[in-house]
Order: sequence, then structure tokens, then C-alpha cells
Amino acid sequence: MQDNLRRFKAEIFQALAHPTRIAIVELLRDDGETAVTAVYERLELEQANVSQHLAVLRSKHIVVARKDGNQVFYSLRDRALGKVLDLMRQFFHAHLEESLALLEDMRTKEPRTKKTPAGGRKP
Amino acid sequence: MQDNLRRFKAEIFQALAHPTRIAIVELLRDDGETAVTAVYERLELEQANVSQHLAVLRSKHIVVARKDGNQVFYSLRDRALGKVLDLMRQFFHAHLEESLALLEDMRTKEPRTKKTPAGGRKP
DNA sequence: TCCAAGTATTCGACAATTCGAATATGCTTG
DNA sequence: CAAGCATATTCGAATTGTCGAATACTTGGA
Repeated sequence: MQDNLRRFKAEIFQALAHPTRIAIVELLRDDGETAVTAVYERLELEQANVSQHLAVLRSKHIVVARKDGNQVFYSLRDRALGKVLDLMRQFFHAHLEESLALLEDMRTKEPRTKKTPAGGRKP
Repeated sequence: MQDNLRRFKAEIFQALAHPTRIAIVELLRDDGETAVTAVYERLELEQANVSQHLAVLRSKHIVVARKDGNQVFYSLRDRALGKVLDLMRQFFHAHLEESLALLEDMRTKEPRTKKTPAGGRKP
């Protein structure tokens, strides 16, 4: 059981382990219930992509959907998760220097580059 | 920058998004500084595997290593992460019923089965 | 110096995630 | 019912994560 519990936690973390999903959660936390259209317009992302990420969040019960006629409104299911993100910011600030180094690191590696033509390292 | 910050958070979550790494973090939180041998003996895992997971945690600065002679002692770098896990438990309890359903779901799907011989559904 | 203990890294196979494109589903209005 | 908007799902390709086995590195002692 101890192990199942850990798998459960891991799945929650996994669900949050993507910049877009974090953006979505933060948006819902700040703006409350929001329709899908508003989400992908605010975040400037493709509809399908947002829908896929919402599906992930939904499957882990991080988010709840409410249907209203044509559209679907999403909201955070529990504000504990908002707190988690706050702690995250705290964590970030507490170790600002190293965090910045990490960010720098991330910048050099360029995120999800899909068309980097010749970036290969080590010939 | 907003986006970089989200990528940073996502990486932290990603680092925690594995049952073994959660087990490690919880162990370090509860027992304090611990040598690698003790970790993999307590968790009944392969040395290499634990070392790989520790490398992940290290690369995200979730954990710090202190060398002492032959061995390396690991500890949590920030108790904020302990708090995050506490919030997680809170989250779990707050939604116990659905969480249990999720666990049940996970049980049926069996995690990381590598040698399930004939479990396939749909012939 | 050689060896053994304790950790870390590399490698190859396989599983899982992610994206955009295409397509499907569901609701509402005419 | 057809058309059209809002959302979801499926597909294939590329990327990333995971594991055990093998191997390398580092330290302390014979």
C-alpha cells in the first residue's frame, strides 16, 4: 500500500510535470473556472494540444470539467495544488542563484527544439 | 521569463514524478542524511537504479551529496519539498474516495509490467 | 601497488510522452 | 436534418524516461 500511495503521488507530479500544464493550472488558480477556448487563446496554443493536456489533468482529477451547452468550463479541483505551486515559487526564491543557473542551463539546451538543424554535440 | 519559470517548475515536478524517487525523498526527509547503500537496501532496489534516480534528483538540486571517504551521503536540500509531499498527502486524504478509485485503477493496470505474459485485452 | 568496497556512468532495448494534423463527437440554431 | 462552433480523440513520428547489465571511477587499506 505504501507503494501504491507513492505511485499515486508520482502520477500527480507527473501530471504537473509540463510547462503547459503548469500554465493551465496557474491560469485556473488565478482566474477560476475558464472555458477551453479562453485557455488556448490566453496561452497561445493549439486547441488540440490544450485539450490533450486538459485530458491529462482530468485523468488525474487535478481539474474538473463542467459542461454548459456548447462549451466546457474547467476549474481546479483543490486549492491544495495552488499551494503546491506557491511552495514551488518559495523553493525557487530560496535558492535563487542556483535556480538561475538551472534556468541558464535550460536556455542553452533550448527546450523542445524540433527543427534545430545541426545542433548535435560531439561529432 | 514567465515561461522559463514554468519550465523550471515542470522540471522539479518531473524529478519527483517517479515512485522510487518519491520513496527516496521521503526516506531522506524522515531519516535525514543517508548513505547510498542504506538507501538501496532499505528500498530493496538495485544499486545502479538508485544511483540513476539520485542523479536525477541531484541534477535538479533537490538533493545534495556529501562525500565521506568511501561513501556518499545524501540529504534533502530544502524542507519545502517535504512540505510539498505533505500537501500531497493532504490532497490525497481530501479526496480519499476518488483517490482510492484511482489506486484501484492503477492496480488493475499493473504498473510497469515487464513480464506480464498474456495480459493483453482485446484479441 | 593491488584489491575490494561503494558509487557513478554508459549502453541498448523498450515504454511512455508530446506534438500537429486529421478526424470525430456533441450541441445549438436554422 | 444540415451547418457550424466548441471540444475531444486518434494517428504517426520524434523525443525522452526507465531498467538491468556491464563497466568505470574513487577511496582506503593490505
